[in-house]
Amino acid sequence: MNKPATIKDIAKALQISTSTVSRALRNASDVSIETRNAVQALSEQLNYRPNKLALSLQQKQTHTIGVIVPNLDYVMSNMVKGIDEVALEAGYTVMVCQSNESFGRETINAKRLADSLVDGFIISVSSETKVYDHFKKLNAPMVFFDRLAKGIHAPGVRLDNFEGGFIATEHLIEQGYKNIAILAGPQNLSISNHRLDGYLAALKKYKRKVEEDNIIYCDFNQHYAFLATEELLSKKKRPDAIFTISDRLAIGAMLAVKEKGLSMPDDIGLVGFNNDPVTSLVAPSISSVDQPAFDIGKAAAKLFIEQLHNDGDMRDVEVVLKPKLIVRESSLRRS
Amino acid sequence: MNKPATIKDIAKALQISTSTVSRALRNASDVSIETRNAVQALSEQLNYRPNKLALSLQQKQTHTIGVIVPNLDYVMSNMVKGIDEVALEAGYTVMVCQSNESFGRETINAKRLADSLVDGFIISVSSETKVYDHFKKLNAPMVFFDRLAKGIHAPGVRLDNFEGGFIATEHLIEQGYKNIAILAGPQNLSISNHRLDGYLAALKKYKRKVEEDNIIYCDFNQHYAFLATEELLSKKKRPDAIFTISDRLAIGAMLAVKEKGLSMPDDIGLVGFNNDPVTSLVAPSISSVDQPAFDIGKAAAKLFIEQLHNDGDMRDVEVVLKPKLIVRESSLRRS
DNA sequence: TTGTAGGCGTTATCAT
DNA sequence: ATGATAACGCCTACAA
Repeated sequence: MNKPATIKDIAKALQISTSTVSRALRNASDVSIETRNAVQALSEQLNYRPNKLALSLQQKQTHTIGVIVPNLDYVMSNMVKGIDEVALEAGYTVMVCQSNESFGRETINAKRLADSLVDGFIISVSSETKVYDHFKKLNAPMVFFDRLAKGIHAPGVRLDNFEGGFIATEHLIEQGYKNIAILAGPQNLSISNHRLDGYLAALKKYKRKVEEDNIIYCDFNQHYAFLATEELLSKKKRPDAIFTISDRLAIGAMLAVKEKGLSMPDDIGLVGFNNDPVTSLVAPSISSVDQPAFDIGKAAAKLFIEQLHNDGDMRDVEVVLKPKLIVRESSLRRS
Repeated sequence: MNKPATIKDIAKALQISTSTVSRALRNASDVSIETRNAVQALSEQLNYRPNKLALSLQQKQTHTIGVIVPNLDYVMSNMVKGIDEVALEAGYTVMVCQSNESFGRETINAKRLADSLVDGFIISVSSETKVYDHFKKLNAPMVFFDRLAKGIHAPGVRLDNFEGGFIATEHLIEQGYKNIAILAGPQNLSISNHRLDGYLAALKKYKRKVEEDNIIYCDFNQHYAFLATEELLSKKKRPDAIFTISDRLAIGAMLAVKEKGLSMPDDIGLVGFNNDPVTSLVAPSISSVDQPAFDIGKAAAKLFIEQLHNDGDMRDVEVVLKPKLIVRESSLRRS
């Protein structure tokens, strides 16, 4: 109802100028104690709150960070929590937008936020995104996290996905699995490729042959994983273990294995990725590569704020955090 | 690098006044075709984008909605998606803040957003929140969803939680369970109480005695649910079915049942709430009350926008959507 | 059809 | 120690 009080109101009431009020409010240097007290008392009484819009307009910064994420699943929402934490601490507000894995949505979100609403961006790219011009156009500070934008010269925080793929595969090898397949993700995503590279490196280290048709690219979709696994299991030379680069894929794979009447971990071993809580709830529980999601978010926000305040060129900075394998029933042979 | 173009730049370049540019840009009434074309051409060339800050300052509205949610779990993130959808359509941007179920965070978030950043709020209250003064102080349009604020006279969208509690309990009764316990949520949350009321009503309808110690209030926390269930199962008069008002609680309960060596659904029946995907993945799969999360979000956003544009008093509007019971193995007796 | 002036709320600069 | 003025980018009377 009653409009928020402004500096003008206070000035008028106290018969002083707005500039004095402004100074008094900010405890600035040159203000008499009396006026300061008077101003602060009245401002409190009127419940004065500075208008951020006006401030931002004047200072050309909004103290707001635009965060664009492809979804808000378990891992992502933890990362966002990490961003939130650091941003809040540093006096920044966070605007979270979901692209729903859609390139179009991502573009719209970015444009909107760019219209003077945010000081910069913290972004994880959608799985549909193959070109990055819409980000370049933003012409604003940005940090990528989790899913980086290959073509863009900007700092990033990510998991060591290669390592993740490696330890998962190595573990399966050590458990005695001979013919290990992989459900990789979309080919344009670097996380997908890195995990695949880790898989390949592990095979190589242990001198295993790479079977081309043991490598299946599929979207982050449980149903596709189900179908892909069905196909894998009906090959003549059936794999005896599967590494999936996400837990959702792992669930799909597991359902296919069950339907086929095969037992896990005996007939088929399985390792997923993300350490989603669901992995410990299904039977058998699923081994998974854990990533420090919260810390990745925190690191991204820190990097962003650092970039904003530092003048140095940070475009080459890439923070890489380590994954950890959580071994559960799905890949643990009694042997 | 190069600062964004402003109306002034265009005006100067074209040797006309800013007001003319402003008009031309908006295809306003009185502008000669030539100038309009010239302006629009140049604005495109300069990649002109109106400064939303300036606009908001002037028009006293930001076209931004502040969304405050306790968390971003499966259900909530679907609700937010619904809000997003409608808001985007209507030309609004959404700022999502998580309170992490903390009263303090909720208050901070609300205050920050209120500082001229948003036109209003769409809120789901944290489980810690027992008083609502911090919302009243906002003095801005707001709509509550999912978890409503009892003390506040504002429109809301919610599930028919009573109905949800009722159908879950009735189903258990129909399956022949005799002694049905409930893991209710925090006592201050209306969703918790409504589901409990539905449970009580079902018992009453079928003339079952209500055992006071079959009613356990516990936080939305899997571990508490585990402990609570352990306690329930060690009573002399052990319950033979449990209705939990969230799936996370159901998981905790299930783990306790398994540890106790009891079988499900034979010894103990179980029904959860939310229809989280996890319920269909565990063994046995868990029956659960499904809520139309996406639609609830959409309805909330619609209500908000309506409220903003309508002058009518909508404070008494309460949209209530219906739940649906999804029956799975955990409560289906072969009998 | 176009231009001028004032204002949205704030701060920075320059006087006084 | 305080005030006046201009500016941030835009829009809307009102005037020409």
